[in-house]
Amino acid sequence: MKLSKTSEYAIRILSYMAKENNELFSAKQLIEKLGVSDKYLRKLMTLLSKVQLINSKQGRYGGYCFSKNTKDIYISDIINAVEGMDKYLGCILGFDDCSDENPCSMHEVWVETREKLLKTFSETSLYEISQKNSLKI
Amino acid sequence: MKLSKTSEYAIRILSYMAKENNELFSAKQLIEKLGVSDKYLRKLMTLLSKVQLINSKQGRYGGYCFSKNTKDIYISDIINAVEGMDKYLGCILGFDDCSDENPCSMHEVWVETREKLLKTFSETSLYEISQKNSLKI
DNA sequence: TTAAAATACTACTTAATGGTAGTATTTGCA
DNA sequence: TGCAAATACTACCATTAAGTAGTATTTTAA
Ligand code: SF4
Ligand code: SF4
Repeated sequence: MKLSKTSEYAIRILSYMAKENNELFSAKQLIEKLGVSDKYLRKLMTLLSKVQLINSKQGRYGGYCFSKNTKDIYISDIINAVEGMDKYLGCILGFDDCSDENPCSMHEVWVETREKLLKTFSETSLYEISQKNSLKI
Repeated sequence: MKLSKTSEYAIRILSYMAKENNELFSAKQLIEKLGVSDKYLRKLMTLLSKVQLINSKQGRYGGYCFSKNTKDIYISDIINAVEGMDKYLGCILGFDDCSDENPCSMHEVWVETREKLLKTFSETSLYEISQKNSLKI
């Protein structure tokens, strides 16, 4: 399993924010703590604010903050915001016109794993993650 | 979950071969049946023969055949042959220097899913796949 | 021994992702 | 009002993955 860098960064940034639980985060702050370049982080934050996962405020004393409770933000929401989950749920062989009714030889083997993956992403919230007693990020 | 096109193609080609169970397959034959371009398929087949999953024979009446029993070829072998499994087993956040002893906030959530994924890939053989009664490929 | 039919090799092109630079805009306070 | 400190936008550059073209090599049967 491999997410794109873009999704990796988005999850890192938001899970850091959820854990710290500040009122407001500046890009500068986030850049210092997480290993993401200035411009790339800002581009991402703009994306995330466009789908209303976070709010951004320009100007002096501006920055980013969550626009809803972290209990209501799921990993799948984050991935969807920056690149879409669809590509991770398709056929393992790269076809795009099959259904469960007409399975090929790989299908049965793949489906169970995929379900598990989807379940993890769509049921784990940022809040849950931020509650773990961890040492990194 | 998304494999690279390269892995997708490799799995498609080999699972087709396992199902048909011919002595020998020519590139031409495979290209006609599977939607992979001539040159790309040949490049892949050369890769697969270099790691001894298949044998290739040049010259008139040449072609490709399995070099071992399809019961002994696992999905993970195929992925390893063409691009490596490693990238699919790393950290979901893109870090590369963590261990299970010092988990970050995402770790616990991710590990179980990853185990399942790895298990599926490393325990499913081409033979198993070719035995399924399927309609595609 | 030569021609046909197959794979192998080398080098290039295209598309997608990841990353950077520079400028514009917004905001609030001295 | 004007400056400082923040984010937003536009346009470009770099790297990697995917795909293509053309030539070389191998094999064997006529
Ligand atoms: S039936 Fe096979 S080809 Fe179709 S979606 Fe399932 S795994 Fe993919
Ligand atoms: S602890 Fe966190 S950062 Fe480290 S490998 Fe696990 S998920 Fe990745």
